[in-house]
Amino acid sequence: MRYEKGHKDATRRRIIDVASRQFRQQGVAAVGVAGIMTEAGLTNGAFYTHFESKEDLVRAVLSNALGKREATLRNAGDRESGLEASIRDYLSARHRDNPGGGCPTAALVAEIARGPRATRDAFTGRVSQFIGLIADQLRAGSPSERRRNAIAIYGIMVGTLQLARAVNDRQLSDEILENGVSTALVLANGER
Amino acid sequence: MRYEKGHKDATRRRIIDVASRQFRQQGVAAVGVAGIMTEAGLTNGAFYTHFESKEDLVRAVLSNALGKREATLRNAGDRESGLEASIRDYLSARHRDNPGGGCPTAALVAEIARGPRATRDAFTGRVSQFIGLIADQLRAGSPSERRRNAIAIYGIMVGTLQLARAVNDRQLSDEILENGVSTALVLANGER
DNA sequence: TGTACATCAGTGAACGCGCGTTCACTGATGTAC
DNA sequence: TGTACATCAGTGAACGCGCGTTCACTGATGTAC
Repeated sequence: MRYEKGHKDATRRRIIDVASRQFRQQGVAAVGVAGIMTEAGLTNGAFYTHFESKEDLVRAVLSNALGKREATLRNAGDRESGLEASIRDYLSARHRDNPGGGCPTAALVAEIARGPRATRDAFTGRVSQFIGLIADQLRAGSPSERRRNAIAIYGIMVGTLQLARAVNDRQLSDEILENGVSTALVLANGER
Repeated sequence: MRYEKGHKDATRRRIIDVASRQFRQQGVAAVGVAGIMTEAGLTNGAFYTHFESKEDLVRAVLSNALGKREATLRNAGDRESGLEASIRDYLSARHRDNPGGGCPTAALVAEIARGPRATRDAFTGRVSQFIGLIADQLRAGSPSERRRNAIAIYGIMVGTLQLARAVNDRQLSDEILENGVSTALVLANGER
């Protein structure tokens, strides 16, 4: 069978979407190519029409997912108090309970750190951009203070979200999120 | 062959030590039982004389490694400005470059979040203790402010260490660590 | 004191299984003549 | 307009491999008599 124009791209995007969710939910190492393809409605063999290897897919997924996050953050920056909304949304129960559709950094940072150079290179560029975007949205302080606070906010977001997800006690988990929000907002607004 | 008293305990401890390092370096999912046993100087089969399953080993490793971290933090609390030293040590280049001997939370938190109930239960208790220990070492603020800052400090430590590890640019990585330290110290000392 | 048996940490081969990857093949459509 | 061939996304079986786990067996030492 021959397919209409754009069919292959659509399939590729479908594979990336499925993998993106599965990777964030279960981790890259725990997800198999066969399972991704089945959920995408295809058989094993077609995978290699779209990607050179599983690691190639990992790079495509990361680039895609980090790009989306960046766009979201960039758009938020155009609105009044966009950063505050971003922080509240990031450290929300909804985000905590939906890792499959959430931040790829929080879900995969440890696996990225262990990954091959190409994957880490791509991630490094995005981290720089995130830090820059957060810093641009800060109100007070010298450029170096804003950058310092941007890095701390990013760290709080990733760290507390992960802790809130790992902890098996709803009350403690909620408390971690709430306190993460308060502190991040203090750093963001330059208040105390 | 029969072995001297304490031999089996020593073997068990050796397996835990080897696994502890391998898990933190490569992640639980990427490490196999056979590889652990080989490095411990044994063959596959002996594993099940010591543990019921791989997941049983994971729990033992976590409990052991988190216990050690807690003892370190507790001892630091007995010294003057112990928390400051703990933060500097945690967000140091040495810790970043030695995940195998470092904080199990930073290395495994995402895998713990995806793990079975028993594993998450054990982790949850430790997180509570860590937060309490940090809060006890803070100087300023009401109890609830100290707890809020303790959670934020824990989040910054775990989050920025992981970012510093994943990033493939030494300068950016160092900057993340340094800024993580500054901000954590501000939160710890109640200065601004 | 000598002998027979029990103990048990560890051996190493084997189990079924799913992994990432390869490849000969299919078949609907596009293109050439 | 009709026919022959090229294209190529997708199929599905198979590859070698390592996984977690099981199990019959080993053999040095302890214990019983």
